[in-house]
Amino acid sequence: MDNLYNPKEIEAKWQKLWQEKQPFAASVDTEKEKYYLLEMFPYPSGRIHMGHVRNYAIGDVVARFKRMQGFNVLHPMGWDAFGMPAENAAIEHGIHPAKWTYENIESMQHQLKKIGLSYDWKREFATCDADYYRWEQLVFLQMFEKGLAYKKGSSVNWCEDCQTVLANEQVEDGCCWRCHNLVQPKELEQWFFKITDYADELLEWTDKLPGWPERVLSMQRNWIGKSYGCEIEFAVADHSEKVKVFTTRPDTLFGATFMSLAPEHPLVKTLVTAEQEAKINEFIATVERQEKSARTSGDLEKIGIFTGSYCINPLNGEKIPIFLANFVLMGYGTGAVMAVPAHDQRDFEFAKKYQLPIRVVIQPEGEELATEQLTEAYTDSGLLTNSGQFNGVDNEAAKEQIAAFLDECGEGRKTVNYRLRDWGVSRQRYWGTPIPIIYCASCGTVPVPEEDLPVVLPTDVKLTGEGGSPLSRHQEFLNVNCPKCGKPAKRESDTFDTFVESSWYFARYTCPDYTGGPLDKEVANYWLPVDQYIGGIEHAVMHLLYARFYTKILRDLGMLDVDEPFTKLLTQGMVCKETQRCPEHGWLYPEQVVDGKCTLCGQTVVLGRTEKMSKSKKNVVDPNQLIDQYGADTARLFSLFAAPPEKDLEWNEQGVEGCYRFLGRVWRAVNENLELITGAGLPDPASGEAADLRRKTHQTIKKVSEDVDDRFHFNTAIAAVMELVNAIYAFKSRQEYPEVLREALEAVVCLLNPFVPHICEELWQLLGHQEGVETSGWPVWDESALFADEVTLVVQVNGKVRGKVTVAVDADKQLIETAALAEQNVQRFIEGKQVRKVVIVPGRLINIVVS
RNA sequence: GCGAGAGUGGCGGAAUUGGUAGACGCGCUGGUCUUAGGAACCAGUAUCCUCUGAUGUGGGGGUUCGAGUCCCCCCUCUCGUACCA
Repeated sequence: MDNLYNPKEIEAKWQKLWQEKQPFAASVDTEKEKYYLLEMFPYPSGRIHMGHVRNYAIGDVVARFKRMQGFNVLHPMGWDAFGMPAENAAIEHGIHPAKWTYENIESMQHQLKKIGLSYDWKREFATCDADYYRWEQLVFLQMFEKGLAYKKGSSVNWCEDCQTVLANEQVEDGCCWRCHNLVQPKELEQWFFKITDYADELLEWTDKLPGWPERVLSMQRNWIGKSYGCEIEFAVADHSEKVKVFTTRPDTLFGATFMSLAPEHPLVKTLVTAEQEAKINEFIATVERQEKSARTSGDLEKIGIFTGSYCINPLNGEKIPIFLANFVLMGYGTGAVMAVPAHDQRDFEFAKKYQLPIRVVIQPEGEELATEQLTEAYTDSGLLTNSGQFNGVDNEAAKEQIAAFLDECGEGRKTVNYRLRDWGVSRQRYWGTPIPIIYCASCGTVPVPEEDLPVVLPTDVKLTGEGGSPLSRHQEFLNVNCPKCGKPAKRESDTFDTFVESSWYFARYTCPDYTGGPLDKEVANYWLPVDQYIGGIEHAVMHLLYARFYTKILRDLGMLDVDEPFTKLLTQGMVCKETQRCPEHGWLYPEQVVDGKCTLCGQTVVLGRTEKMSKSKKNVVDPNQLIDQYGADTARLFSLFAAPPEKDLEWNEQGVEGCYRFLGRVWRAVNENLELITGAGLPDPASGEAADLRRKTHQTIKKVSEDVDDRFHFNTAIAAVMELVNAIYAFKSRQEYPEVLREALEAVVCLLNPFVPHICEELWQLLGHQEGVETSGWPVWDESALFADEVTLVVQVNGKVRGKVTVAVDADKQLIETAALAEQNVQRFIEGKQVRKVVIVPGRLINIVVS
C-alpha cells in the first residue's frame, strides 16, 4: 500500500483549512446550549513549552467533544502580556518591552497554530493593548468612586544601589539579584483594592462551587482565614495606655503569663523603659533586617526581648511582663498576643527559651497535666483549672462564657477576624497598565475624567533597571493639568499588578471588540460564567481568588450578572523530566547526553531527580521539535495518554513512539479496508464474531463518552479506543460483515477526533463523508448491542478464585449456585467441608464460604 | 511546624459504588514476513514453585463472605504554605 500516514502533509492541510474557514468562530445563538471553555492564557515568553501543550491539548479535547455534542462552544485564546520578563529583556538586551512582547506573541501564536487547537482566533487580544487596559482604568475609576480602591502606606523591597523596588522573586538571600546589595524595607504610599469587603462572600461561595477541586477550595478558605475570637484589653501597669490583643482562645486567659508585641507596634516607644532602650533598638533593627518572607516562614528562630513594662490581666489582676517578639506580626489581629505557653506551642517554646512561667489552665479528661512535665503545649480540649470562677467548665463552653463575661465588664468583646488583607495593586514598573490618577497641589488626588481614557503608556522610554520606573522620570507623561482646576499637576506613575488584567480577561473574550464599555452586558451574560476553566495548580489561591473578587466587583458595578466566574475548575499536573548533570559542565539538555556521556567532555553524566521541566535545570523537551518529528497529533495524544490530567506527567520519549505507532495502526486499519467497506450499509443484528465486534464498538462509545464527559480521564478513553482497534485487527469475518467493520472504523475516527483532529478529519474524508467529522455529531451507543447472551462469573471459595462458570445472562440465583458448586476445581476445595454461605454478586462473582 | 495529596510489575499507568489486581501503552522475549530491519503483523511477559499451588497494591494491625479501595498506627515522597494569636 503506498498511502502511508504522513502527519506533516495532513496537518498542514487541515490547519490551512481551519485558518481560512474559521470553523471555530463562535457567536451568540440562543437556540443552542452554550459552553464556555477556557484554558489559562499564557505569558508571551516567546516559546511554548510542554506545560502549554498539555494544558491546551486537554482543553481542546473538551472543546471539540462539546462541539460534537452540539453545544455552542466558545473557546478563545489571548495573551497575558504585561509583566517583568519584558522589562528584564529590555534591560539586558536593549529591546523595547512592546516590541519584545508583540514579536513573542506572533511567534507563539504560530507555534500554537501548529498544534491544531480549535480556538476562535478572532477574539484574540493582548492585555497590553490600550483597547483592553483602558476598560480596566475605567473600572478602577468606578471602584475609586465607591471607595473600593484607596491609598495607604505599605512597605516594599528597596535596593538603594539600583534606586528601585524589587519583587520578592528579585530578592535572593535578602540581597538584590542584580547588584547583590542588601535589600531594605521602604515605606511607600500605594493603591489597594478592598477585597476584605468581599471576604465573607468569597468564603461563603466556596461551599457553592461543586465543580471545583476540594483542595483548591480548602486553600482559599484558609487564605481568607475567618476566625472567631475575642479582643481583650490589657491595662499597662503605671500607664494610662491599654494594649488590645486578639485571641481565638479566650478560654486560656487565666494561663497568660506574658504578652508579646510586634516590634512595629505603635505603643513600643511608650512602653520601653530607659534602661532597656538601647537593647530594644538593637532588637528592632535585627528584626527589620529579617526579610518579609523569612519573618513568616515556618522555621524562623523565635527571638524576643523584655520591654521593661508590665500589663494587667483583666480577669485575675495579675501583673505580666510585656515582650517584643519577631514572630508577632503587625498585619494580623492587633499586633499583640497574650501568651499562654501551656496551650500554645510558639508561646511554649518562647517561654522555655526566656525562662518564663508556664501555667496549665486546661486539663484533659482522665489525665493530670503538670507544668514541670510538659514537653510541648497541650492544645486539645479539656476542663478549665486555675481559672477562678470558670474552673471545671468545658473549654469550648468557656470560650463563650469568658468572652461574654469580658463583654459585661467592658474589658473585651467578641470579634471576627480575617487573615485576608486588601490587595495591593501598585507596582513601580513601566510595563503595566497606568493607574488613571492625577495629583494636584490644590485639589489633591483627582481621578482622570472618563472621557480622557485611556491613559496610554508612553513608548519613548529607556529601561536601565536603575532609578525606579521610567514613568516617574518621563516629563511629558507626568506633567498634566489638573482636570478640576486646570493648574499644573502630576500623573500617578505606578502601574497595576498584572493580576488585575488576568482577573477579567475571560469576561472580555465574550465581547473583545465592544467599544461601549468593558463589557457588552447582554453578550457577557449569555456566555458567562466560564463552564470549564483549566490551568495549573500554582494559581489555586492568588489568581483564582482575585478573579472571583473582580467578577463580584463587575457585578456590583452593574456590568454583568454572574456571581462567580468559573463553574468548573480543572487543575492540571506539572510536566516533569529527569535531570542530568555533568561533573564539569553542570546541568545538561537531553540532546547534550549521548549513551550516558556528556557530549562536551565525554564524562559520565549523573542522573538527578525527576522535576518540573525548567530552563534552569535544562530538563526540557522542545515541543516544536517533537511536532516536527512526529506531528501535532502524536504530541497531543502522548500528553493526554501518559497520565490523567490532574496528575504530574513524567516525560518519556519511548511513550511518544508508541503513540505514533498507534496512529499509524489507525491509519492502516481504515486504508487497508477502504475498498471492502465502501458502500457498506448499517449493520443488522449479527451473531458470533461480528456480534462481538459490534458489542466492543458500542461498549467503547459508551466508555469514551463517560470518561471524557464526567471524569476527564483521557488516558483510559484512549486505551479503550486502542482496544477497539486491536479488536478490528483481530476481526476475521470482515468479508461477510463489512458493515460491522465499517461501523467500528467510523466509531474509532469519531471517538479519536477530540484528541487527534487532523488524522481524524482526513480519515473521515477518506471514508466518503462530505461534511467534517466535527459536524458529524458525537456517536451514540446502542444499549441493545452492549450485552451478550452469556456471562462468565468468577467462582471463589473463601474469597479465593478457584474457577469460572459461564451462564445465561438471565440465569436465576439457584441456577448460578448449582453451576458454581458443580465446577470441577471448585469441587476440590469444598469437598468434605460444610458450605455455610453462598454470596452471589450478579454479573460478577460467586463466593462460596466453607468451614 | 501546619495543610493537602500520593505510594500498585522493569517503566507510565488501569481497577468509576468494597467484588477476577495489573486494562492500555512502553520495554523485554519468541515467532511470521524480509537481503536486512530499529518497519509491519502474531504470541508471551507480577513474583516464587515440579504443581489444578502459594505470595503479591509502602509497613503493621483491624472491619468484612470478600479490602488497592473502609478504619487505626507507622514510614517515605510530592505539592502548597501565612509561626495567624
